[in-house]
Amino acid sequence: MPVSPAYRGEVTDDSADAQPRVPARRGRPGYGREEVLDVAVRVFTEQGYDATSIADLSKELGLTKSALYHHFASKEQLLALALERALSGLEGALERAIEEQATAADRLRAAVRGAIEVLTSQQSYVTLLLRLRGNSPVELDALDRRRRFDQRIAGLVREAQAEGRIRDDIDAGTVARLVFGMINSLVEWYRPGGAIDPVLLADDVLAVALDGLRPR
Amino acid sequence: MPVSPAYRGEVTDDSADAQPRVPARRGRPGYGREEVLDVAVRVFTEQGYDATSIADLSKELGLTKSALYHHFASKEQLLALALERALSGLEGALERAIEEQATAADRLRAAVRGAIEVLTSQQSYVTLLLRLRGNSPVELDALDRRRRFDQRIAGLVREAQAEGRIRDDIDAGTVARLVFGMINSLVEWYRPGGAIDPVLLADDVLAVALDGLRPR
DNA sequence: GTCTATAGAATGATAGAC
DNA sequence: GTCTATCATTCTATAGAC
Repeated sequence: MPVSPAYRGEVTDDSADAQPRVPARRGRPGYGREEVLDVAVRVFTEQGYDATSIADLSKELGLTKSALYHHFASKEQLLALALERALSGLEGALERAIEEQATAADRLRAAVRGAIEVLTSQQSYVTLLLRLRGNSPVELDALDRRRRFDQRIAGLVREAQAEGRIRDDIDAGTVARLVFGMINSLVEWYRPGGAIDPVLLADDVLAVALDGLRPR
Repeated sequence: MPVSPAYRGEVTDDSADAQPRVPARRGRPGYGREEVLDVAVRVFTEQGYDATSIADLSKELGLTKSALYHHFASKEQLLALALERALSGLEGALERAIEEQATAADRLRAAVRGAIEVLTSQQSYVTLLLRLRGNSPVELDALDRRRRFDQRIAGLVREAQAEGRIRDDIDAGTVARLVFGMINSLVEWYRPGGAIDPVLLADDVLAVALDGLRPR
């Protein structure tokens, strides 16, 4: 079912003297780039990128196909923008973790929490990233950037092993892949607004990864 | 690049008096249902099911499209057969685990090992199953069957918690999803014939899941 | 009048059915 | 191999808010 576009003129602020959060938009009201991208990414993750046609998106938005092309140059550009958002979110969380923590083990822990935060708050975008098959240059680029992210995580694991705060009888790359495999699998079943709090979920993930399932 | 079809007549056995492993096939030599399915599943997992056309498959096999339709009624039937194989493999491993082990904790451990064994030996088939989006009745059926499998695993976790052999401060469903999320993520990077032995890999997975990453 | 969002019709390419 | 539906995309023109 089509979603009604939000008219920018209706966006108001509670405080009387506040500046508008978004600069007033002139011209005919309707969807903006942001809203179209959000819907597109949601449909992409529901049906798959390849299986989704521009016609599908226009039906979902209640627009014609040509109206969509006013917002985006191509279907592939929609994908590229979505992947950029997912990757910059994850990379940003990793950089904050490195900045704010002193030891590799603490950085790793913070990186896990950060990744789960990004994954739960931008679920559709991250899901899209995780399902890439590398069928186009855009996808290959994103996959490569993701590979570099994974390598930075593996580096953290290696340092934490050297610190003696992570067991070193398992290869660092394997540890990184297993832990992030567990994290990434959250996109398959976590539902925003559901019963599960993202922070408590991160607690559970860290509990399993660090302490294991054996009873205390 | 096309793969040469194996002529059944060339399949021999080392021992002189052995029965042929496969009954001799009459008629024009060429691909059998099995070989076509194998190639199709590999291409599906490489490019994605939706992104793969029948023309892609025929190019890969060096056959015409009509020759392919001699082996299969539809693209969807190829998918259905592949999913059946993946699901029966996983279900079989679970049933063996339940049969051969006495306690829930041991059954769970054996189920983890069995799932990893199936995943590594039938990687393409399991990968296809894990990437389903539910876009057709065939996919919905498979997703439902997979959901029942997951519920049986969660049941094992619950029993193992009741036995006191698995920590019970984390919800059983969550534990099952996290552990199998970790296992399923293996399809993303495990490569058959590579440096990593599947049995040792299962050791690592169980080590992380049961004992965690903290040093001994 | 200016700016933005949207429509409608048409094109070339390709995939899947038969 | 042929046929037809569907796909992504483009062009030109209009509608509505300031």
